[in-house]
Amino acid sequence: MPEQVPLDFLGDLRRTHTCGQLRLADTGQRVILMGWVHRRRDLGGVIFIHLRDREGVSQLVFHADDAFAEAHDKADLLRSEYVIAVEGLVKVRTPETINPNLPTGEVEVVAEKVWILNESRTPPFPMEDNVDVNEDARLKYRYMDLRRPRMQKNIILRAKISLAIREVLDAQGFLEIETPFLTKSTPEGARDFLVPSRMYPGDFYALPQSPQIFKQLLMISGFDKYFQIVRCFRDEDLRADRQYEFTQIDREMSFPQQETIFSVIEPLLERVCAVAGFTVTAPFPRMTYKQAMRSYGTDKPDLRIPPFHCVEDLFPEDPNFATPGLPLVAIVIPNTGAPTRKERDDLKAFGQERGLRVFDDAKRLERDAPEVMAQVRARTGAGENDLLFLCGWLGEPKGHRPEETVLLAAGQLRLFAAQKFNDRNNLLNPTDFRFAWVVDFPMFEWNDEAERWVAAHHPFTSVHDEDIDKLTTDPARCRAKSYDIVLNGTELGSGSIRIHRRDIQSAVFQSLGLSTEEAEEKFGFLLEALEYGAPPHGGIALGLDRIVMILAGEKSLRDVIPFPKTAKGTDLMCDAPSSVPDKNLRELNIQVRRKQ
RNA sequence: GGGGACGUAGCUCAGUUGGUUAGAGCGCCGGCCUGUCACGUCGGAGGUCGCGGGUUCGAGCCCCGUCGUCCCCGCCA
Repeated sequence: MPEQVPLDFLGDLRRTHTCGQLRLADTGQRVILMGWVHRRRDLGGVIFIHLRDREGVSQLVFHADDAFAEAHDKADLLRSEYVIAVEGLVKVRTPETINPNLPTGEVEVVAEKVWILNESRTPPFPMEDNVDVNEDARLKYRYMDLRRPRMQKNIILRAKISLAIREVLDAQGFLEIETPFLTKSTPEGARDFLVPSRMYPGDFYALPQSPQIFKQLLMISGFDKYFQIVRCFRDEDLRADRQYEFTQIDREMSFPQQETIFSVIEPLLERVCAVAGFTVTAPFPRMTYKQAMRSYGTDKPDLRIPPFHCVEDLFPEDPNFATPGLPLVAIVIPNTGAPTRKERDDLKAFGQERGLRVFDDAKRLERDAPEVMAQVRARTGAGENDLLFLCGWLGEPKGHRPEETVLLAAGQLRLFAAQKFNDRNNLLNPTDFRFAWVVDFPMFEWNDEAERWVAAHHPFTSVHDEDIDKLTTDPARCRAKSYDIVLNGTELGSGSIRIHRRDIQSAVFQSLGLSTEEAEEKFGFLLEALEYGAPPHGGIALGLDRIVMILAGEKSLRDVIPFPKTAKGTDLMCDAPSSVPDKNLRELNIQVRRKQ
């Protein structure tokens, strides 16, 4: 930077307009703008400055030969990202100097006086969007990255969505109520972030994985309709769509049916999409977990891709295609044209890695068994230009729900195939928003590590009325009153009708393998609260970050969170986590065992 | 915990079979320029090739280790 830049004080100076505001109608006005020097074009006798704030860019002109030569001399010192204030008159540009790329491009500000409020080091990377900067540089200088148009747009969209959510829920009579961040560690589910207690040596608070129990207690307290836009914490490995801390739109209400919950969320999502400039129309399709598995091989179906079809009944007792009793799946990807040899080999290899035998040669199948394949085509609706292939399980049945193991593998293959041919048919168009409700999830999932059934959703979820006797007799087939809202293959949120009776809650704890003593120690306060007139209640929590990510067209949560962590959980800007002085550890009665 | 990709100037990248003084564009610094808007033009500075070790007459390039970033699996009630 040039040496000896004299800096000015802000004093009583007041900004009259933002940099994105000035139009033809403002011609002749005396204005004061403040912002960052986006670009400087020094032509000798005249200097042009593009001044930027979050509202936009305005062009300033400094002439050397007018009455304001002093301002021109000062503009000579300006460099990228200097912070300045400027006073001048709005002037119409001559037709040949209009900039059609700027909303303010029909006018410019003829500068009469300029204040240099702060200088800036040369930015570590360009402020334009057209350069893809490495993410570690962006994260180290996050405050600079956030100045760039892409991040400005995303963070502004996020704020608008948050506001719209509050408006929609307020209009429906929901109250925003805060719940504690320092709370009690829960034994099931994700790993907790722990906070040592200074007052009680050896004891820990936990940061909430969700405000689940507190919002249920608020229902018992009579707050009827609750919501909160709230940070939640989970100490599990991060991904492009998972951060340690993330924001939930948490909702709970008393006396609901499942459809009551949906009828609040659907208009909310319609409004949120509208804020982002997209139209979606409720009601969204509903399907059971079982249907989702049989048609998509996943509990978060991407409805932009057509469902697959189980066709084992058309190949009766033919062990060449699939182990008897397990599904044989016909997958169709529309408008692919003929696949290349390599594409077919890739599909085969992908399936094989997951235990599937892939029958990729539809022509050969049709030659060998024309009648059967005609039926397959009829069932799947596969046309001439579509990719059609079969896949089946040839090994021993695997897992506690073997048919599900096969369907899950087929579901992954279906997604893989869709992605592979996306450049031909643009099936996965990111602005084609297809919501779906998935309902009637299983109550339990088998956990290999713990060697027992664990709650698929969480242990406060109601059992389906008809399945209540299966709680102990047939946990694998026990359905829950729980539901997910899914968008284009991403789980946006999940919820359930909760247990509001103590006897049922105790029974569920029991089938999860919690002894009466353990249940009492971990959840005694909840069990007790259920004895004081707990109303039937239920709710849902939506991932705000994921919603903003999809609507902003981003592929990573980090691009819609102002200050995110890296995939290894570090903060490159402030260098967290970091060690703390021994004094602090002593105060907390903590001794650290260092890795060798 | 496992698998994969990457790391060269401030940024984005190139760098041939291991061979002279490691290059380009943008940015940065200085000069010139009165209608530019990715201004133009002339000149200049800028490198521990992530780090450590090894092989070699010689390493940005090969080998081993390590650190960092990204993606995926496990995990995420």
